[in-house]
Amino acid sequence: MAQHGKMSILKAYLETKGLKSTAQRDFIADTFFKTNTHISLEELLSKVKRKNKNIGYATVYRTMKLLGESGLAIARQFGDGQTRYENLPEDGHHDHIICMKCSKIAEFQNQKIEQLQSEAAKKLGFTVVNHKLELYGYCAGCAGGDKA
Amino acid sequence: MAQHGKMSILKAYLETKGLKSTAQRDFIADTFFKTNTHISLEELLSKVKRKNKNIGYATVYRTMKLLGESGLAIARQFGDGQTRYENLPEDGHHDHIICMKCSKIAEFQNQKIEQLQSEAAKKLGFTVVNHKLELYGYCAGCAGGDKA
DNA sequence: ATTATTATGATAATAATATTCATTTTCAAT
DNA sequence: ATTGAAAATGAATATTATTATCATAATAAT
Repeated sequence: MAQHGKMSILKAYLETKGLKSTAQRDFIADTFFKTNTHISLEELLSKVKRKNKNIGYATVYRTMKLLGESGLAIARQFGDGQTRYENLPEDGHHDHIICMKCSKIAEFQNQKIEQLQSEAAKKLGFTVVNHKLELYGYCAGCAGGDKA
Repeated sequence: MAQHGKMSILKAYLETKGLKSTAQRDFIADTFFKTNTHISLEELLSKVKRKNKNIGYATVYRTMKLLGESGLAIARQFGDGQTRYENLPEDGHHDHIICMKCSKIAEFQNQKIEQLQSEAAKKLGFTVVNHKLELYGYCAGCAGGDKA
C-alpha cells in the first residue's frame, strides 16, 4: 500500500507530533492520495467504505484534518458549504476558476503567478507552504451574468 | 445615503436581474460599503440593528449573498467556519498571507498577479468578477514551522 | 506482556446557513 | 392615485456540515 512518497511524509509528520500510525489512518490517507480531484468528506467516506465497511465518518474527518495540517491536503471551500480536500499533484499546483452562474470549475496553472506569490510573501517575511487562488466570474456559456 | 458609486452599481445590478430596490437592502448595502474589513454576517447585523432595529437576519443574509453575486462583496472563509464578506476598496484588491502556526494574517497587493489572472481566465473563456488569493505558510517569527 | 497514551466509531451537540410562509412592499400599468 | 402581480421581508423553522463526547480498542515503548 505504502509505495507513495506522500505516505512516508505522513508517517514522518505523525512521528514529530507524537501521533500514532493506524490501519484506518493509513487506509484513508492512501485512498485520498489516489484521488485526483477536490473530494468532499462524504465522497471520500463512501470511497473508503467500499473497501473498509467499518471506518467511521469521524475518523475520515479527523484524518483529513490531519492531512490538511501536514500540508499533504488542501482544504478548499468553493461556493457550496462543503469543504473539499484537494490532493496536490506531484507535478505542481493548479488553481481554479469558478462560474458564479453554473458552478462550472475550470483549472489552470501559471508558473509566473506562483513565482510572484513567493516573492510577495518573501517581502513580508513569510515562507509559503501552499496557496489557494480562486477566480470567480462567468464562463463562456454564462457570459455577461445576465438574468437567470 | 447613496453618494457611493457602489450604490448605483448595485441598483443597476438589481435592475438587470429584475429585482427590486428596498429600503432594507439599501441600508444594509450602504452599511456594508462603509466597512473596511472582512465582516461576518453577525457583525454586520448588529451594526445594522443599531440604526434600524427591525431588520432581520435573513434580510442581511440575503442581501450579502446578492452583493456577492454582483461582485460588490467577496465571500471569504478563513479557518473558522464563518463566512466573512469583504468590501473591496476602491483602490483595488488585497490578498492574504496566513501563518499556519500563529494565524497571523498579512495583506499584500500585486497588480501583476491580478493581470496574469485575468489573462489566464480569458484563455479559458471566463470573465473574472473577483478573486480570492490566500497564501499559507509561516511568518518570520514562526519560520521553519517546527513541532508546535 | 504491561501500561500509558492515543485512536476509533457511534452518537449527540453545535452552529452556520438556507428555507418556509404569511404579510408587506414595490413598481409598472392603468 | 389605484390596482395587482411580482418580489421582499422577518420570524421561525429546517437543514446540514462540523465538532465534541465517551466508552472501548489499538498502538508502541518499556
